[in-house]
Amino acid sequence: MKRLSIKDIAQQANVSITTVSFIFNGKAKEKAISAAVIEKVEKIIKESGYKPNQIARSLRTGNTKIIGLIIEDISNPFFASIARLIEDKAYRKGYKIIYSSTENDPDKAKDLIEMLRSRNVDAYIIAPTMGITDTVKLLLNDDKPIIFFDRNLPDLDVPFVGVNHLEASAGAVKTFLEQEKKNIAFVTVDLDVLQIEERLSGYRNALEEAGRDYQDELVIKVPFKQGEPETIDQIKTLLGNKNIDAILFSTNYLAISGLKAIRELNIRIGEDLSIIAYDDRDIFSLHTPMISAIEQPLEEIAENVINLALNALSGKDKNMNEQVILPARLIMRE
Amino acid sequence: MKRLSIKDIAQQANVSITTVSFIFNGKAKEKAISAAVIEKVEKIIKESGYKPNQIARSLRTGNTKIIGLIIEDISNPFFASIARLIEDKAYRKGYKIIYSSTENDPDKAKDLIEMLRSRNVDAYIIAPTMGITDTVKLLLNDDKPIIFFDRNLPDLDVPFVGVNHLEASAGAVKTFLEQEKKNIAFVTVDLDVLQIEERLSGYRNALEEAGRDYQDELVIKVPFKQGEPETIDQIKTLLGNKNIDAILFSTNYLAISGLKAIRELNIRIGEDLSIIAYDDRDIFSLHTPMISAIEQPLEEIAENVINLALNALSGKDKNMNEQVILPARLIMRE
DNA sequence: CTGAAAGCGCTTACAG
DNA sequence: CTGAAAGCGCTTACAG
Repeated sequence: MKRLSIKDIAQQANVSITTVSFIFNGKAKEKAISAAVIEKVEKIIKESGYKPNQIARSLRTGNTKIIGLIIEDISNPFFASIARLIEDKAYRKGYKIIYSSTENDPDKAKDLIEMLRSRNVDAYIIAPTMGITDTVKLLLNDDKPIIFFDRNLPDLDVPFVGVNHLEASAGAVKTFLEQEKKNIAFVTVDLDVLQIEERLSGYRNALEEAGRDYQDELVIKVPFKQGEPETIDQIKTLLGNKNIDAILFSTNYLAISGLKAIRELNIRIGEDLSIIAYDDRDIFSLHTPMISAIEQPLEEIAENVINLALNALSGKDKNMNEQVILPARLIMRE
Repeated sequence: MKRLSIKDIAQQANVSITTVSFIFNGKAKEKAISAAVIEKVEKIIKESGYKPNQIARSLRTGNTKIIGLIIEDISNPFFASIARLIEDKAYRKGYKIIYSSTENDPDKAKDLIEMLRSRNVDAYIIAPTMGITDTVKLLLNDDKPIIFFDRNLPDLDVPFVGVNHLEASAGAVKTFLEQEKKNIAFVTVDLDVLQIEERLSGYRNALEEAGRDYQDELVIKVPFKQGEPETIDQIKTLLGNKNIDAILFSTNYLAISGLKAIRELNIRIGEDLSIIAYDDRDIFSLHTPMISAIEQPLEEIAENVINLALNALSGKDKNMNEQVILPARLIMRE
């Protein structure tokens, strides 16, 4: 069945499509349409259930009331939670979200940006991967708001919302040092993204500040694309090599793989080994014993991101370049 | 900066926009465009980075290469995993996903459907809430593919992919009965959706088959909108009332709240109490002791959903009304 | 107070 | 082998 168009409504009401458009868009008063006509047309609109074709409207007006959201992986709870919060806040302002996962593949990321661009989204919210700097530079020419979050691209002047990972990760290591841990390991992922590098730098800085040597054997960088069994094996090898008595995990899924490795090796957390995970999750507070964690302020991140986007969209903040760096929180559970 | 349009390319190449369109869309051969022109135009397209405006294209062709996905809540790992798998498979076929969460609010669901409709999505994948039957009926008039998953609306002839919850939940109860459990509780949510009701029916059936009475005091229905602390309290009250020695949880987040309640009450799982959770998650296998779970086949669900959608889109399967019911798997960890 | 017409950027049937 | 023109469904400046 054919969908109703503005022409159908105009015909039924015996008025022009101009009049229908004015009435539908609440400009009837402003355009001084007579009360009788307004009533007649509104009745027909209501009874017929007419909804304007947004595609046509977008083509004409140039905007879509859609915000594009590009993240690493929607099945990662960190991103899923943020996505949900952003969606929620956007929805209340009449914006919809198109999201897509890049899987840290720059080609897919470029592809997605192009897709969003060709669909005329009004704004972009991106957790950028490395290697898309040029694509984003071109995108900036469109004069549509772009907000980065979680990770940043250093060469670009784009508003950014992130977390102070340097401090968070150094704080975790300091806690280990206070507990007089001897061999503090760091398990991270081999991604060249800023926020992951900062977590490593924080680890390193805290050790060096305490006069400890940074030891390569205590740090592993797990390949991003690797399956979980391989990761577990890698962590088991790490734990076998040295007398490790503390581990900081740089992501939540690495911590989970770590817990599986530890369980397989029958190591007792708390006695033989202390661990701190990145990104708090139920799993850590329900674990026996409970696992300490660095919690990123999801709600605040989402709030800041969407506010920056909406402000830019409403034109309040055209030439902004805000860098919002939020503190993480270390939750000790020992 | 203005985006390049087909007109710009045509001007630069000194040809008509028709020619550019044919070449861009790979119809050059078919339309017998000369090799020289093809080369010239392709060069300009490449150098300029021209991408057609999909909004205009959609208005003209009527399709968008976008599939709308409506779920309950993207931050629920069950939906996030499915969404990711669907996105992945759709992407490979050139389709994008617009997703939105209904929070089980029929009004929001209707709103979202209307939004997707007015944006001309090519197909709808919906985990329906109750109360949207009429909206979906209207939607069926558009002759665009609609696929339901996870839950179904009984009055509608719509292809559906789901899990046999009746059997899964009865199987869990039977396992408890074999373990000679005396008071088997069931913790569920107060949603009027089919798959939740089936979980309750499965519980009830298995008990009755074994000649046991169904006892109201052993079943709680937690309000969907309720905060977690209240849910934990409710479960604590349940556990205080009766000599409950087994609990089946009808969703993963209820099981997590349950674990928190159990922990607060210092009840020992395994000795005093056995539990089975719905939807397997890392948290259950890493818990001490490990928690048994009913695992839904996420990959298969996503696979079936996207295949139904793509088949319908490619016109292979116009008048289909397939009901795919997949078995869940009980993973015992005791 | 209301409408005819241009135009958003494409695709495609038709003409030559 | 190539192009002029219609039309997708809207919005809006302009005319009356």
